[in-house]
Amino acid sequence: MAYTIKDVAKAANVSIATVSRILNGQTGYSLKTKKKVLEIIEEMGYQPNAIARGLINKKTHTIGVLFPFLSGALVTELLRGIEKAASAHGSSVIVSHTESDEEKTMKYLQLLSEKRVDGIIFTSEVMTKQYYEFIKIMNVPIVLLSTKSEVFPIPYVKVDDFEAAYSATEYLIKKGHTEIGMISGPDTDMIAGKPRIEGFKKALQDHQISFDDKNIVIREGFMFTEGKFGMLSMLDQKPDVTAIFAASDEMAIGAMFTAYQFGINVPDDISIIGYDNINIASMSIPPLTTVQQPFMEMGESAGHMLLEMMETDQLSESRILKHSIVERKSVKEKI
Amino acid sequence: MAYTIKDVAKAANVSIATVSRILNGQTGYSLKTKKKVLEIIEEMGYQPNAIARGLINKKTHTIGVLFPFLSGALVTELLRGIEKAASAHGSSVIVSHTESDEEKTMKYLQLLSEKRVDGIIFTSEVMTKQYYEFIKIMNVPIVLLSTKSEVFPIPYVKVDDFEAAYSATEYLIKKGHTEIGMISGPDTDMIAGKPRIEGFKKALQDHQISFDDKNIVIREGFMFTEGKFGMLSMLDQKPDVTAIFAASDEMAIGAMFTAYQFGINVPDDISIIGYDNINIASMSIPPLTTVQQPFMEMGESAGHMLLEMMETDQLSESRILKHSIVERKSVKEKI
DNA sequence: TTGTACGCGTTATCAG
DNA sequence: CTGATAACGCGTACAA
Repeated sequence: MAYTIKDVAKAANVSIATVSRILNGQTGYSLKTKKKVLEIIEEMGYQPNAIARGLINKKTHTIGVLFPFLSGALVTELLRGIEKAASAHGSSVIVSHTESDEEKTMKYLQLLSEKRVDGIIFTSEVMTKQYYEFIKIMNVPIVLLSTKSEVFPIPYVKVDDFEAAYSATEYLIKKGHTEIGMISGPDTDMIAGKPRIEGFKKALQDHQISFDDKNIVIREGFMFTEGKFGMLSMLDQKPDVTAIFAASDEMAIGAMFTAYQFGINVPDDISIIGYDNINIASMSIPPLTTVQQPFMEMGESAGHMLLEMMETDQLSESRILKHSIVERKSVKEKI
Repeated sequence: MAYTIKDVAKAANVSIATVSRILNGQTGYSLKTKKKVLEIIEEMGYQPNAIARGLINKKTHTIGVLFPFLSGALVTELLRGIEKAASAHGSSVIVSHTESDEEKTMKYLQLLSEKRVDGIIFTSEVMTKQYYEFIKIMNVPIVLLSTKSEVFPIPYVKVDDFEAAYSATEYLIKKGHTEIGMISGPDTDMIAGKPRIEGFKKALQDHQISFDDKNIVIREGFMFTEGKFGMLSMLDQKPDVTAIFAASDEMAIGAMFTAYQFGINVPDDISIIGYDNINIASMSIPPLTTVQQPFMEMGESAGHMLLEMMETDQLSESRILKHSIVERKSVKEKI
């Protein structure tokens, strides 16, 4: 069994109060006793019990993070950023994998609540009333990461999907393309689906390029396979397409895969721009030009924001992080 | 402030002891009081304080996981498995990102120790004496994941890298190849480097294929770029190579990238087999034939093993999980 | 069947 | 400068 502050006190011939004071850098003891106590602590290998501390301080220095899915390069980057921020602040992070399941999410919230985490980061998922009410009762700060809520007053960190999609599309247009298609995720997805579609539409419109159903194929998800089949549909419904905006890098690479199978050269025949800039974007043939989301920074920012809220006990200002276009080899000027 | 067991007791006109008993499914109370207490709990939204519980039970139902790097598909899969196992057991997982830094690792161990985690999973990194001694003093069970120790008695979960590399190489040989190269990670890496090299060598030897320095290029890491440049060296030092075993999928895809640049067709001119089977393996052109490591299962297995050790207080048996070869399109029969 | 009271390891408020 | 001692929220002998 580990030593307690009592053991230290006894061994040092002082009271536990004194030991506690020394441990917490407070004032009120002679240099001599401090030295002695510190020595004893070193000698015994005493470690303060964070659980007991948490009980009395009502601070666990632990934050909970909820991920709907626990796979993909994206998640690790977000997590890395969060962990970095937390760690810099002496806090730990507990990860939860909700699988987008309402029941599981509630179960995890319950668990985090019982563990008395100091705050919660909720990622990539829509915040329901049920979740919100629960967290409100928990009475801990929360920040949304890579998602946002129109109805609840919760600070968020994300990029502007509308703007980013607009940029991507405009990039294609500026390269001289006019026959542009989009391979999209579900338009019912109000976070990563709809806004990107709207950005795409708006860019076309602003540049006097007509838009109709032929310009877009909507898929059920954002994965490689969706991109593969999405490209099939696109080729079918808009044979004259010369440039494509894919709503994720995986989809873009899926599209390139199909293009390859059809003997279509990227970027000579068709240009493709992706979205996310995850690590595989630089590993495809050709390397993928894409819209970068700074996932690590997003995670870090969310972490700091949460820590800040824990201290000030006020809502922080939401942060829109800057996207940017990473030019590689999958887009070519249209002559 | 959240309600305490005291509040519940008062509201229900019983003692906290009774509430506690009901909460913990013990015996010794009438059905009537149980009903009443449960109602009140529901009504008040009372949640037991896991911190206070942990203090008295000396169990936090939390495990700590140490990752040297927090990026790559591999990590998420391992984590997913761990989280799954932990969650099924009502435990939470705290992630730590050590960056392979000794000082940081110790800092995290210290933190986990103070937080009184019930156990530790140590991944993908060599267990040093310093770490081991510390954890021994912590007196919590530990399991190694995707790594092992020759010197310390710690149960581990991994695949047999030697065997897997042997299989991969033999697969190439059985496809009729005799001029086989390997693009390897550092041979100083006793976990993921050396064993794979040895497996490769042994397979050649067992099939009467001579081996010398020309057959292998050793790189500093396992990433895409290493594969890219590794392929360059390989082409240079062994121009007649017809098949290549890469020590990771990322390297394999890097090698394919270089091949592409040189107008070398995979698999028509050169066959390539990877190692890991991370998600990008199925997204390359051509899709990558590779050795699968069941990362998710590995994580899950490690999680269960740890939980088991926490209960039995004994060392569990190490587990070698089965690798397998996933045949896709990057390897072709040599005629 | 139920309640009282002590202890888990700390911190913090008092006295001295 | 230092030391008792009361919390923190809960589990559990021991009594009733």
